[in-house]
Parts: sequence; C-alpha cells; structure tokens
Amino acid sequence: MADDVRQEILLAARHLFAYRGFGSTSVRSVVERAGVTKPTLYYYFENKEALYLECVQSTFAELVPLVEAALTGPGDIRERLQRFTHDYVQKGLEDLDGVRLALTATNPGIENRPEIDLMSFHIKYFGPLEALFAEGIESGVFRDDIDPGIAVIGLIGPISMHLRGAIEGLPLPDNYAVRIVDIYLNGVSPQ
Amino acid sequence: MADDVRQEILLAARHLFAYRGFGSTSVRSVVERAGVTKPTLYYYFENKEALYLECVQSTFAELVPLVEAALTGPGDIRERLQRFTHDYVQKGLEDLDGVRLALTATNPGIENRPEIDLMSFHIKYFGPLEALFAEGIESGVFRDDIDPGIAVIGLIGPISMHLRGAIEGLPLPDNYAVRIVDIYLNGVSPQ
Amino acid sequence: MADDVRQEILLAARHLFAYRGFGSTSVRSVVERAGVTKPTLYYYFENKEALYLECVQSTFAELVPLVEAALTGPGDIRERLQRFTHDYVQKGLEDLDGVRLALTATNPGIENRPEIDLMSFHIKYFGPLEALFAEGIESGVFRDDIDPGIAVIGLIGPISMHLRGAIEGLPLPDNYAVRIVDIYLNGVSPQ
Amino acid sequence: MADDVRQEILLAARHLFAYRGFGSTSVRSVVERAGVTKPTLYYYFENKEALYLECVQSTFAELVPLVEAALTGPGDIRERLQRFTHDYVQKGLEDLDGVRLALTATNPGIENRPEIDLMSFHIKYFGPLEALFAEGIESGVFRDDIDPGIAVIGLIGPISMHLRGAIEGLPLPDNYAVRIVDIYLNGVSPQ
DNA sequence: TATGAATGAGGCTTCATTCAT
DNA sequence: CATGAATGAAGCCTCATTCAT
Repeated sequence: MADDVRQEILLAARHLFAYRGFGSTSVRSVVERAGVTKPTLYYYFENKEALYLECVQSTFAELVPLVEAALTGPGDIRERLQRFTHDYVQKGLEDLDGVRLALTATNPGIENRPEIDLMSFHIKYFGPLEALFAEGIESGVFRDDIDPGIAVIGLIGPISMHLRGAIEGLPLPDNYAVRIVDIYLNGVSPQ
Repeated sequence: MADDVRQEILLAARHLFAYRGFGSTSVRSVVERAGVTKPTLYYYFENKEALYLECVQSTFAELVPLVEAALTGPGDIRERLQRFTHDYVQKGLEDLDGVRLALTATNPGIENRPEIDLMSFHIKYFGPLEALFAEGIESGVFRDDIDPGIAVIGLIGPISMHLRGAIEGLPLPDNYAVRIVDIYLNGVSPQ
Repeated sequence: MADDVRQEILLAARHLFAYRGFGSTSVRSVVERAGVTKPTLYYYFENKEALYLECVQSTFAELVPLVEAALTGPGDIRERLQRFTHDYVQKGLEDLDGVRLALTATNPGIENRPEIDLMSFHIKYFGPLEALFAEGIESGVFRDDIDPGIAVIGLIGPISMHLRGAIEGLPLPDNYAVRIVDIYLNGVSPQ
Repeated sequence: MADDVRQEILLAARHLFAYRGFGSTSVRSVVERAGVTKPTLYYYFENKEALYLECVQSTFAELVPLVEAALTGPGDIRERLQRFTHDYVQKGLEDLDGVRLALTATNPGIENRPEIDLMSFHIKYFGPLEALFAEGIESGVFRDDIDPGIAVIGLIGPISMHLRGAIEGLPLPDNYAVRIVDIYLNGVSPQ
C-alpha cells in the first residue's frame, strides 16, 4: 500500500526528470503527476535531490544485470556482442524514459544537478565489457594492438548514438545488432 | 563598444548554459558574470530563450566549416578521416564550454529548453561526412554493404564519447585519431 | 508508564521552548527529542499551545513555594531578603531552562505565543514580597516614603538582570546575595 | 524615493519583530504591512535575517547617544542619573516598539533568531554608565566598596523592569526618575 | 544606451494537525 | 495507547521580465 505511493512518486519523477532534467522539473509537477500532495513526497524522500538520485540509481541498477547476462551467457564472442547490443538497445526502446534519464544524468556537469557517482557506475557497467575484450584479445579473437578502453568506446559509442536517434524517432536499421557488431569487428574497409 | 557588451553577455551565457543547462541558468547569474544589468541584457536579447539559441547556434556554426575543411581537404580517405577526427577533438579540447553546450543542447528533449533545429544542423553537419562515405563506397575504399547512416554513427559515436570522457578529465590515448580511425576502418578482429 | 511518556514530552518541550521560543519550536523537534511520534504527543496534549502553557505554568509553579519559603522563614528582614535572593538565583542556576522559559514567557506580547495569565502569577509571586515590604515599613526597617511597587522592582530588577547575565555565562560576584541586598538596603551613596 | 520604500519596510518589520519575535514574523506580514511585494523586500535586504539585524541595530544605535548625552551633561551625579533615568524611560515610552524589540533581542538565546553582538552593544551602552560610576567612586560620591558591574545592574535592572511594566500598561509612579534614583542612592533603609 | 526599482508567479520545504488502523 | 501516512496552508526565497527615467 504505502510502497505503492512511493513507487508512484518514483515513476512520475523518473518520467519528468527524464524529459525536463533536474533543474527544470518542479516538485509540484511531480506530485501532480503522481497524484499525491507535496508533504507526502517529502514523507518518502528527503528532498528533490534524493528523489532524483534514487531515480537515476535505480535506472542504472537495472542495466547492470542486463549487461552481465548478455555478456557472460553462451555463444562465441561475436554472438555475445550481438546479444549484448540487441538486448541493450531493446531494453532502451522499452524504457525510453530510462534512456533519456541516463543520457541526461551522464551529461557532464550541468544542471545544478546532484553529483552522480559515475565512476562506480562505469566500473560496474563497463567492467564486464572490458573483461570480455581482455578475454577476446587473449584468445586471439581480437587484435592485440588495441587499447581495451578504446575498444569499449568503439562499441558503446555507436550503440548509444543509435539509441539517441531512436529516442528522436529515427528508425533503427533491420538487424541493427548484427550490422553494428559486424562493422565493429571487421571495420568499414573491404577485407 | 556596444557589440562588446553584447559579446560579453554571450560569452557569459555560453559558459553558464554549458555548465548548468538552460533551465538551471538564471538570467541574474548571466548578467552578474557579464558585469551588466538585467535591462541591458534585455536590450540586446529578446529573452532568455533567444539568448540561449544564439549561444547554441553560434557554437554549432563554428563546427560546420571545421568539418567541411577537414573532410574536403587533400589526402586519401583514411587521411581525411584522421584529420577530421583529430581536428574535431582538438577543437573540442580548446573549447570545452562549446562541447558541453553542444552535448546538452543535443540531448533529447529535456530541460524546458527551446527547440533546437537539430535536423538542419544534422544536415549541415553530417552531410559532408555522408558524402565522403558515398564517395568511399563508390571508389571501393569502403565496403558496399554498409548503410551510410550506420557508417556515420560508427565514427561519430566513438569520437563524441571520447570527447565526453575528455571533458570529465579522462586522458585521450596517444595518436587517438590514428587509432580510432584504424579500428573504424579495419575492425577489432585480426585480419 | 504512560505518565513517563507524558513527562518525557514535557521535558523535551520545556527545553526547546526555552531555547527557541514558542513560534520557533516545531512539534516535530519536540517529538524527536522526546523519542515519540506526533500522534502520541497529540494524545497527551490538545495542541502545541496547551503543551506550551503546561510547560510555563509548571515552571512558575515551582517558583511560588520557593519565594514563600524564603521570605516567610526565620531571621530578620535583611536575612530573609538575602535568603530569598540567594535561593532564587540558586534555583535559577540549577534550572537554566526554566529561567530561559520564564524570561521568554514573561517577555511582553511577542511570539504569537499563547497568552500567559501573568497577572495571577504576579500576585502569587510578588505577593509575599510586597507583604514583606509592608511589614518592614510598619516595623520601621524600611523607609515609609517608598512606594511598595517601586520597592519590589528595586530588588527584583537587579536580581533578574543578574540571572540573565548568568545565563549568558557571566560570572556572579562572590556573595552576590549579600552584596545585592546591601546595595538595596543602603544605597550606593556612602552613609 | 527609493529610500522611502526601504524605510517603510524597516518600520513595518520593526513593529512586527517587536510584537511577534523573529521566528513568528513572516516576511509576508512585513511586506503586507509595508505595502510592497516580496521581491521588493529582497531587493533592499539580503534576507529576513539581515532585515532583523538592521532593525535591532538601528534601535540600539538610537540609544547610545541618548545614554551618552544624559550622563555626560551638566549637573552633579545625582542629577545626571536622574536625567539618564528619565530620558531613558521617556524615550522608551515614545518608542514602545523599540523597547519590545530590545527586550526580545536581548533575551538569551531563543527563537532561532540571528546572533546579536550583545557584547559590543553592552560596551557602548553600559560603558558611559560604568565610567560615571568610576568617577563617582573616585570623587567620594559613591561608596568605594561596590563592584562597578553590580552598581550598573542595580540601576539598569529596576529601570528596565519599570519599562517592561509600562509596556504592559502599568502606570509609572509620579517622579519616577527621582524616586528610583533616590532608592538607588540611599537604599530602602532609613538613614 | 543603460539602469534602479519593481512585480506576479512560482521555486523547494516545513508547518501543525489528523485519520485509519 | 500508539503509529504510519497523509494534508492544506504557509514558510522563505528567486524566477524571468518590465517600466519609468
């Protein structure tokens, strides 16, 4: 019962923070969307900042197991990268609020917004990915002259840009996971 | 004289919009930083929104010739991509405010902020890049089974992610332009 | 058991009312200090005002017997005045919260605070003192050309000012009771 | 013009702070009484606290020259004390708001109210009085076995208590200055 | 050109209090 | 007896904007 109210507030806040950012989301708009009064919001959350942080952290928290599951599952590395790409984008498409929120929250240093502990997020988030690359280099599936950091960004960068496009309504190509990973693995030059 | 004042206001606003976003930047903070009074600001700019738009558009305007110059200059395609990558990142490092502002302004739909005409920007901005890819495919330098949209994102995605990292203080790898383009062209798999 | 809770609330409230006044003491701060919940407080007290009144009245109630005991005890008038002065100040030093509360509560008309029935308090409080003066005048120990009201204030005024000083940490002079009463009886001029 | 508005706000605030204290006086009530809007108040004063401090300090500032004038003027010490007593009380009767405000502001440590620098006030305020006593002791007009601190309180205490009575509507005795100083100088015992 | 002064609206937060359990 | 949860009203303060000068 009571936790329903809390959840309702979180959902409303998540949506609004995602669409308007921290500084431009008023507490009033949150409580109106959630159908509660302001003191009720303050009963469950210390202040607007704490509410924001919980929204962001819960959003990120949902991503971590996804990454891990996709990357540590069965299949060879190409298959795992494809599954990761697909699941990650799919999850984003099913939760556009979450993507928007993540994009805003990881935008550097703006908005008067509370500090997000991005570093620990990066570790949890990119950790398994970097591990996969290390594994791939060792087993000869990846070139051994590539910095793992660069390697991660080479995949995450395009994926996140595709997601941004999807948010703005651009269509994803068919078989996007296969194609993105294909370019990633083999490059744009003919072999 | 008068244009100096205008310029001063623009500079102050650009910095603050870049660091705090549109909704969280107060007109007061802008005029204080610019050393003018509020009516003076409103003499030069219709309102906060117009001021923001001018900041963003002038920032983007600076980028367009850069892209064009880098891509249409001398050299083969690999060299031109490397030059583009290098110049783009370099320009960003020299104008971190501009990068922040661009990242915020192109973040999807947040912040109560005025609508940016992203589409026309995209055309000007990605146009030359897509043209280069078309040229490359035609001349056989690029694979012909790649969607040009995906191709652009495959390069822009990692570059913009590197820039975001740079803003947060992460070091760029040595020869980043060469290495990024190398992965982009040849993929992470051994040939 | 139950009265313990009530007493705990009263103690907490007394302290907070004493230090912050009526208007600036929140019910929340009282219940937190008392370790109870708000409905519990409202179970024992009708509202914040009733709680305040009980704090003040119980504080004053403690003073009345003290005054009477000191003034109606053994000894000549000088001794009784000294004992009164000493006991009164001593009691205050042992209950600084009470002194603060009394000072605040008798401060004229401020604070949105509930009306204190000061008049009846004055009668109980200054009554024995005025009686002592009447007795003193009759017996020739006091001058007969002095208004009793002025006489009372001549003693209470300095005592209460000393107490205020003590609250703020100023040291009391040695033998303060003797010295204050001495001035009071004989004046500051040489005889 | 503009300073008139500022003055109006100060007057309104002074009255309300005097009658209700700091914590129980709302900014809204001040601006309504002053006939201005809230942003106007904040244009002239940094915040509620600064407004309060200016009220209190200006009130005290008015007292200092009064004390000095009364004590350093012509006449022997008795006459000067009488003049001081009379002028001080008279001034209070003409500015009951000021008296209330001073009483509240010097009430120890309550009300969440801003810290008043009482020490420097005490020095300015009681300084001339203590000097007079020192002078009086040296010239043999006062007993030399009296601590000057106690001596000051012996006079100020009753005066301030009389003022408190006056605020609550109690009548002052005829010739109060003469009578108070008389007791003060000669004591309540017959010579 | 430039400004001191002003404002309606709204920002976040806390108040004293109560109801159903 | 006691509480978790809720609320209308009000708290202080700042917002973007404007007008007379």
